[in-house]
Amino acid sequence: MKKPDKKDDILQSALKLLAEQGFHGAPMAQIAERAGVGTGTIYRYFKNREVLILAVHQMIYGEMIAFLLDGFPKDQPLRECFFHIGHRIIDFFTQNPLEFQYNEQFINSPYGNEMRRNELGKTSDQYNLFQELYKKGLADQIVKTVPVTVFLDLAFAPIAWAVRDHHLGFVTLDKTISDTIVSACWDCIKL
Amino acid sequence: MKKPDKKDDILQSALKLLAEQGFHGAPMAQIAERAGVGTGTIYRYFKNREVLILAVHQMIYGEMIAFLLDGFPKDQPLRECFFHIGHRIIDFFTQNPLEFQYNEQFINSPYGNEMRRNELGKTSDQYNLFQELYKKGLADQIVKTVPVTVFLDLAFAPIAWAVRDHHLGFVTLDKTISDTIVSACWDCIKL
Amino acid sequence: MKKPDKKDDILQSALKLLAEQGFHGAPMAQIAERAGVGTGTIYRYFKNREVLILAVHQMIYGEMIAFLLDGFPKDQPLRECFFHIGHRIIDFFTQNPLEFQYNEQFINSPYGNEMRRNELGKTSDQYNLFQELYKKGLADQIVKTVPVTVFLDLAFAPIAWAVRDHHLGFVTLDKTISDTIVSACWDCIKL
Amino acid sequence: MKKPDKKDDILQSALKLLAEQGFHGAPMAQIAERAGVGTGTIYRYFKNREVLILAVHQMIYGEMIAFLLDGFPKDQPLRECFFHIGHRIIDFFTQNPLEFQYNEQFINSPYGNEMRRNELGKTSDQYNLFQELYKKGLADQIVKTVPVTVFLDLAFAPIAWAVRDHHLGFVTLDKTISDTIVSACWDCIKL
DNA sequence: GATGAATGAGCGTTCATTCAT
DNA sequence: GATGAATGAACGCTCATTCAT
Repeated sequence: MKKPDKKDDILQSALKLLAEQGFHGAPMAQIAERAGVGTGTIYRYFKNREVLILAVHQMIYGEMIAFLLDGFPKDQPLRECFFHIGHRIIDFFTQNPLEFQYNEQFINSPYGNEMRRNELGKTSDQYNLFQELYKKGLADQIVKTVPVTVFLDLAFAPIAWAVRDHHLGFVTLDKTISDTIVSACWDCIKL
Repeated sequence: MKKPDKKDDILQSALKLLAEQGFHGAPMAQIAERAGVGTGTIYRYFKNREVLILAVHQMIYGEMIAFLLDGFPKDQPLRECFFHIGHRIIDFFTQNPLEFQYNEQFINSPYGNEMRRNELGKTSDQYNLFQELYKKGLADQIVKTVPVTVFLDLAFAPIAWAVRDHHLGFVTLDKTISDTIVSACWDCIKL
Repeated sequence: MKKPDKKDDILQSALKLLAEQGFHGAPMAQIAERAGVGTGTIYRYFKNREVLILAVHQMIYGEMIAFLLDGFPKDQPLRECFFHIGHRIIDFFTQNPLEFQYNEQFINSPYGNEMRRNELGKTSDQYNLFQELYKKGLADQIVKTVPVTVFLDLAFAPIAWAVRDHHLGFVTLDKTISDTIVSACWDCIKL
Repeated sequence: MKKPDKKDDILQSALKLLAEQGFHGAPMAQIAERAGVGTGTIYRYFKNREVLILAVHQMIYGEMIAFLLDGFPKDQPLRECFFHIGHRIIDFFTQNPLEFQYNEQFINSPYGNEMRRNELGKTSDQYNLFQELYKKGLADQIVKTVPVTVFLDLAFAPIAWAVRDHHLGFVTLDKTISDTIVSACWDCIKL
């Protein structure tokens, strides 16, 4: 019983090569080769390059959300929840350099911008997690009163930047410094 | 009295097209056309595409630094200085969408990473401004004790993200909300 | 029953166009067109222009060696062997103008020089034929004592030049004149 | 009294750069620069690139003929004359590597072929020297009876090839080996 | 369904030549 | 006369996509 799962092979190959060589450095043929499939096969599963790139992003995002939710202190105070999320984000992207690199590129690509724009009104599942935090904070009157989007900027931008510095070798995000950063982000959003 | 100043025309054209279409989306020929010069002319002023891209960045950075320094409250307390910088960053990139988009892409490109790496040790004029803030803060013991790089992440990442949201139409950075954001960033770095 | 054999079509097209228009006169696109294939197809079979040029040379050289060895009077005296070779060279390049023109250019190109340099020490099949003649001549003490390379100059340079004159229309290499030339070359190398 | 002699500067620059970098490796701008003149200036003296290349060739050829005629044993027997010419050719091209390299390329270029074809009927001054030798030899019945063009092939091809081997480092043309070669060429043409 | 050979539009870059100064 | 900035056609090469098998 062969379970080729070619689609997944392709996604993994694309993740690795696009992360390592940049969105413009990995030809479809190379992605196919590393996935162990024919070039044309990619097009059975993904309409074109753009769709593949988006699919890889979705995959990463799904993994990340799952990782964030793992052990989520649902019924604890907001502060606990936020610290959990903050640390999990750091852990996830620290432990998964490919995913991090891919995401960095994605966010600042035309694909990323378009996607964000599309998501504007929607309430994607993923987004919900973060919105939840926000609503809870507002309700309990323990976070600053700002638009959600700004709330998320205050809460997670420093974390994202710090992870990037970590991968660039400018700093090492050990437990201590991670604590400081997440804690600072909390200062940033709390009233 | 036309003074063509082709070099500048090229820089402006490159800024616009690279910002709008991405670093990989604007062919040299198109940049030349929009600048009103022949394709080959670009290569009189810039050795190749990479050099042009770096030159546009330098131009933007120069403009930005000048803008940040304008009215800088040199002898005021750190808090004043930080608020000045924060607001001026928001103003600059809010008023100059092309510059903002260009910069976003640049920072997350191999060019940007390399440049940051080079600047870490050096004392480039631009970097000095930020390092100055950091040192002063440390000396006066009014900011958290973290590596410079992390200090900068805490101080400016939310601002950068907020500006991006502004350009994406997710929020409008008016005076009030800008105040809140810069103020939150201050909470983030202060002890 | 067409058997396209595109690789061979490309080699033939390259031979013709490069011979006629010079190594710098025939664009890849033109070579492709005449071969009846797309431009990119060339690069499936040959990594780049240089490799294609070398491959055409190899093809010619292979054909020539086969032609020279055909009917080679192996066990006859050196004189017979030399006359056979001399006449076959004239015949081959007289009957194959494209091959001749190509070879002329190749020998005097960086490619040709490099190749000769590489072959000097080695014992490539092709070179062996000529070295054999030389060694035999030395052993039997019937040729002048000179370095191999000079031996080959004395033996074949006039033949090569005469063939060139033939193609330029300065002379017609019929049987009689060919005899005279090969014979003169023999005078040139014999003791 | 400035004597710019720009034309000569350009010829020298072209000789050097075209010889060293190949006919396709030296842009007009570079030739101009090395000659110390403006790019456009070349076109005052030479209609276009092809004309310049031909002019350099003429210059070399003139120098060579002068060198060959220097000390020419006019009234000596043919053998003396031939040996003089043979050795002078070797000396000239051995001592003037740039001229040699240029000539090698020129002969095997479209320019060279075209030129030879044009000269076919004419009796250029240069050609006369060699024709003279030939006629004298025929008259005295001491050389083989072959067309002039073949006579020249027999007489000088090995010398030319040997000089090339010298520059390629395959052999060193000292007095002894030069004697052997010229002597062998004499064997080649003499009855 | 899976393949990979074939395609050709498109890119960055070069350089012979022109012409306004 | 001399200049060199400007040009744009042309090149070698890549790679997303297609389609016959």
